[in-house]
Amino acid sequence: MDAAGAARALREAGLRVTQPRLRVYEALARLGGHRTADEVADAVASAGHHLSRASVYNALDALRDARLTMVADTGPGPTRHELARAWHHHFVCRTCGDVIDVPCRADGREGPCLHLEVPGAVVDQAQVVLRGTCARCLGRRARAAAAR
Amino acid sequence: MDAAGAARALREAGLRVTQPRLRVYEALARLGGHRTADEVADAVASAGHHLSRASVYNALDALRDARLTMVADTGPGPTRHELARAWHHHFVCRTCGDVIDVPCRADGREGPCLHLEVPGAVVDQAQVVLRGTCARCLGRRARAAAAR
DNA sequence: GTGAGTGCAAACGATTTGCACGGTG
DNA sequence: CACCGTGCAAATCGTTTGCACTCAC
Repeated sequence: MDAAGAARALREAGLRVTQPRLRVYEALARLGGHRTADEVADAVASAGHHLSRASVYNALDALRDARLTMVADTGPGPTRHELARAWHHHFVCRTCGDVIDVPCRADGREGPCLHLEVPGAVVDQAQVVLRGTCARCLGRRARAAAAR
Repeated sequence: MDAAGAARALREAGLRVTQPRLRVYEALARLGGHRTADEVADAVASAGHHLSRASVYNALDALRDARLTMVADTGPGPTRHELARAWHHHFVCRTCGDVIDVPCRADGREGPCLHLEVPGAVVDQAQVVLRGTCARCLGRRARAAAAR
């Protein structure tokens, strides 16, 4: 993601193109995955730029409102942001906290896999969070048990 | 929920029976629904008892670990606790913040409605959070629009 | 030029922690 | 009677806010 591409994306989303937004967007694109505000701030800082904490939050909010990014509902702890992309769920490892994408597929094809209705209400979003132990932590635990 | 029943529930769950845990458990049972730590603390206080904030959190953690209660993953804001019961999802109103239970039914019967696998990992829980606007807020909005 | 966006620091809400004390099993 | 659990206050973490300044449009 070059700067020009980021600027175009922001403009097309109807956002004013400012340095903080560009830097935050680029950082998210470069890092990939699900990132906390702090991780984004660090990435921007290590790229040689400075951003106040408030501006990082501001930019992340603006990007989210413009649907350029989404927040991953990963429970307690810092909010995690990611670039908008095909719908998917999240698996959160209870041991290491890692967040892993889980494709959303129902009836064998990708797409909204839940069709829950709430009487009288309008549902505009459904998030699924899976919790458990990831492969890496399972292996580590097995190795620790074997060594004992 | 009388005190004796609460004490029995705690003992059966393998927990030491202490005043804070009893009070918190009773408060959750009396209040019903999805409650924040503060709501629980207030309920205990208005029942004429005193509990330090830390003890409320401690008791809620102990109850959760013992599976007597569950936390409703309702996104940002205070964590909400409820007595353990049949599996269900949660609808969170974006306008008023209310949390509404949504029965979990798949294939026409109640039960886990998702069967998502994460390669190599063990999934022990799947939470679904729906977001949108509740019936009450929809009505209020419609009325406001009509009055304009 | 004008208003949206920024930076800073301080406020904030929710939760956690350290440590001495008290009650449970 | 040993230890888990409690109470208190202060610390911490993530996020928001107030206000003066600046920059994109």
